[in-house]
Amino acid sequence: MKSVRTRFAPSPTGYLHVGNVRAALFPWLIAQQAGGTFVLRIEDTDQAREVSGAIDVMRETLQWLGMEWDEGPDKPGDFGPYVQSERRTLYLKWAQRMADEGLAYADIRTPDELKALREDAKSKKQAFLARNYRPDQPQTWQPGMPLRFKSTPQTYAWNDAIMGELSAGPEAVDDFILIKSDQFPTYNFAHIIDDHEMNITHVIRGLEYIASMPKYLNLYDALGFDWPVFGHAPHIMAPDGKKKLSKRDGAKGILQYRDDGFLPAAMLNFLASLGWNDGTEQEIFSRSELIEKFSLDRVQRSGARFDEQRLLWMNGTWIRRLSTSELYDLTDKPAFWPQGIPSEYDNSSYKTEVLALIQERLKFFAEIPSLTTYFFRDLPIDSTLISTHKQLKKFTPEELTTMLRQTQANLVKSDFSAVDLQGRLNDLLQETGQKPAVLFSLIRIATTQAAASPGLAGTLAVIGKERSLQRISAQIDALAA
RNA sequence: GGUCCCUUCGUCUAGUGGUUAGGACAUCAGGUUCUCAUCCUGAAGAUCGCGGGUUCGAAUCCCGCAGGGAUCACCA
Repeated sequence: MKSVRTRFAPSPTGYLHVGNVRAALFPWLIAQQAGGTFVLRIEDTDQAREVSGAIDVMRETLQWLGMEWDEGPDKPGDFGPYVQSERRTLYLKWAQRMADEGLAYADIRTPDELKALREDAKSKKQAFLARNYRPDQPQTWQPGMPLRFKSTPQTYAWNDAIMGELSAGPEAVDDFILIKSDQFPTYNFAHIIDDHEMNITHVIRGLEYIASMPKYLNLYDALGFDWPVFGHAPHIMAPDGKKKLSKRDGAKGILQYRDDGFLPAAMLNFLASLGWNDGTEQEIFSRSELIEKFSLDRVQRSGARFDEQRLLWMNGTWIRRLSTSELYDLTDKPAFWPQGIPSEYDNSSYKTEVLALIQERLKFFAEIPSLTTYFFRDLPIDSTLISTHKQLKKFTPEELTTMLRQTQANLVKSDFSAVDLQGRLNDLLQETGQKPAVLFSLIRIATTQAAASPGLAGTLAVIGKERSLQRISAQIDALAA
C-alpha cells in the first residue's frame, strides 16, 4: 500500500478565507491521520491573476492554524520544485510527448474564432464541444501554439470519497487546452501532471471541479496514469443567501480572525465541524481528536452556511479552557489591551488578575479593551447609569449618598482581599437594609462607571483600596452637585 | 439551455424501514445572594422540499416534479 500523500494547491490570487481553507484542512487531516505527507504546491500558471504577497499570506494562514506542510516551496522534498511556474519544462516535455503520440493537437484558432463558434452553438441551443471542431490537417505543434487535448468520449463512473458514486456521459468529455499560447500549462493539465509526478494519492478540493472530472479522467487514461482517490467538498455558503462564501460578499480572511483574537484551535474546530461530524453528539474537537476522528465519508454533501455566531461560541469555549497564564501569553499584544495603560498597571501580574475576572465572558481578545478600561483608568462620572437604572432611579441623591458613605466607612477597614470584601459587602446589606440589586449596583457604578462588570468583590479587589474609595468619593461629590 | 450534484427545527446537523424525529448554535423563561457573562434547568422551534408509488409500516427504498447549487475559458 502506497503511503498517503495529499496536497493543498492554491493559486496565489489573494488571502484565504473560511471557505478556502477547508480545501487545505481536509487533505491535511487525511495526511495526519495516515501518518502521510502533506504537500503545499503553488499553482501560478495564470500570470495575469497573480497577486504579489499572496503566497506569504497563505503560508502564514496555514502556519497559524498549525497546518504544517511536509513539502513545499520552502521545504524541499524529493518531488520539487513546488511552484508550477518553475516546472514548465516538465509540462512541455509531457506536452511534446502527447503531441508526438497524437494525443493532442495544435489549435491555432484565435480566441475570437472560438468565441464565434461557441456563440453559434449557443444560438442553435446546442452544447459547444471543441472536439467537433478539430482541424482536419493539424499543424505540427511548435512553441507559441496552444496545444489541445484530443479526448476520447466515453461514459465515466467513479467514486468520490465525499460525494459517493458519480457518473457522467460522453458529452462531458471534451478537448481542452493543455498548453496556452504563452507556453504555460493550464490548470487542467498541470495539476494532473504534478499530482502524478508527486505521487499524490488523494486529490481533495472544492466541488467546482466535479464537472470537469470526466475530462480529467479521460486525460489520466490517455496518459496511462492511475486515478488517485478523489474527494470534492461542498462550498461554505454565505450567511444570508445561498451563494458560495466569497471575498466579494465580505468574507473575512482567516488572518483577520487571528488579529481579532480568535484561537487556532477554535477556528480548526469550527472549520471541521461545519459540514462534518463524527456521528456522536460531540461538538468540541481538539486538533488531535480531529485528526483521529475525521473521515471524508462523513462530510456533508450539501453546502453549509457560514455561521459566525457559532464561531463566536466555539471560540468562547476554547478561551475558557485556557489557564490564566496561557490566556495572558496569548493576549500579550498591544492591540488586545486598552490604549495608554499607566505603567503601574502595565505588567503581567496585574493584567493576569484582570484576565482571570473576565475570562468567562470573553468571546475574542479584541473585546478585552471594552471590558476592562475601568481597571486601568478612572472614567468620568456617568450620571445616566443611575438615572436609568431600574432599581436606583427610585432613590433620592441623599439616600444614595448615605449608602455610599456607609460603604466607605466599612471598606476603609478592609484589606481588599476578595474574601474580606465579600464578607464586608454582605455585612453592608445588613447595615443598609438594602437588597443586593440596589447596593451592589450602586457600588459597581460608583467604582467602575460601567453598566456591567464581573462579580463585585473580585472587581473591587483588583481595582484596589485606594482607587475604589476615591471613586466612591467622586460619585458622592457628583451626587451632591 | 446541456451536464452533474444537493434538499431534516432560523442555522449546523443525528438519523440507512418501526424513534414522542435526537443534539448543538441562536431565541425565550427560571435558577446560581447584584449587573454582564459562565454554568444548570426548562420552553418554543422540523406536516423530514412537493406528488406519486413499494410496504402491515417510509425522513429512510423507487419514480416524477419543484427549488437551490456547481460547471460549460488559452481561470484556477
